Amino acid sequence: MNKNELSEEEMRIWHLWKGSFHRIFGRVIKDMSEHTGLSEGDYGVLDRLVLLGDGSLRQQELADSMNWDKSRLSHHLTRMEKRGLVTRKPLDTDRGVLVLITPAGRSVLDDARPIVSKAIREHFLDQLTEQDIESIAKLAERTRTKSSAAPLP
Amino acid sequence: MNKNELSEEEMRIWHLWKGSFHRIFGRVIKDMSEHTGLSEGDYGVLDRLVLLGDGSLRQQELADSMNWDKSRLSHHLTRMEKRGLVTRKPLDTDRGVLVLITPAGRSVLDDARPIVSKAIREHFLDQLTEQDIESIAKLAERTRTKSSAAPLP
DNA sequence: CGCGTTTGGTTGACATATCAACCACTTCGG
DNA sequence: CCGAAGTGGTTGATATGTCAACCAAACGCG
Repeated sequence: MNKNELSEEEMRIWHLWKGSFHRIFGRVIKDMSEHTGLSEGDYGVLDRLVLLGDGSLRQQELADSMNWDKSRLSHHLTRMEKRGLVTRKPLDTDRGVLVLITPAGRSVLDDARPIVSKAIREHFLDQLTEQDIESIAKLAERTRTKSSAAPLP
Repeated sequence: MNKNELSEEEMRIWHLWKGSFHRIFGRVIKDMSEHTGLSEGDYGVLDRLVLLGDGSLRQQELADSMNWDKSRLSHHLTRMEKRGLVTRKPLDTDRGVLVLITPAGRSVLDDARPIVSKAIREHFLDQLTEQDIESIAKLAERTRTKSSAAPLP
């Protein structure tokens, strides 16, 4: 018998977990995008520009804070720039680029915030027990970094 | 004060949950795709063809079982067909289409199974406590269907 | 100096996801 | 029989994600 095979019960947990995430997350994103036209990525960018940089961030910092690679962010910003949500400005101090939220971007973000909050509360937070919250926090902690306990050399 | 605004703590839980999912899920998919060249969708299709239909399923049933719309599946099958993983055959009984796994597809699936199982165990199951499992199951149950308690007419 | 490496970004190609339009055929209510 | 609505799929356009290649400036050091 293969020690790697998953039992019915193990597969069930995996699928329940995956399914719950997609359902809940999908509902939140759908509520937001239907009301504001923003995608998840759009919201993440605008939100961080304001919260982390008071309206602007250097591109690499933004990428790091989103866990996106530079290519993905570059493509995404190109699209957002085309829609007038952000602008890019080369820095003279160094060879970086500063990403700035536009007034239009700020306005859309302000519209989106309460909708996102409401959606997260409704579809996610309101469904959680105290025990769920504890589980979520601890699982996040346990999986934060690759827990590859390297054996001694 | 806006009753909808999320507290620091509430946002933290949301981000922890989202982050854990992406980390864990990403690790599983990465392990699989690096070793077998299959995407998540590819695996889902092949897996269901074998488990649910002993090698073939009608396209609509496959779509339903994956929670995909017909368009998404149609595009995906076109790509998989091009790679020789599946074939499509029109039914004569009715206007549907039968999707069949090819020998090549079956072989790739057989290679993938132990890798996927190992990855799910390592990155997910081994990180769970009994309490986590209970939480996951109950949250899935609570969010299964849109809990929109329709008022009496 | 002078060459290799790193840093910060862009670009093109291709895979995947979503949406709406289309199509052929069936079903059903007059 | 007619026409409206449904079924099972395809298609094209566009958005998003990933990967590798490229580029120019900055740095590290012999």
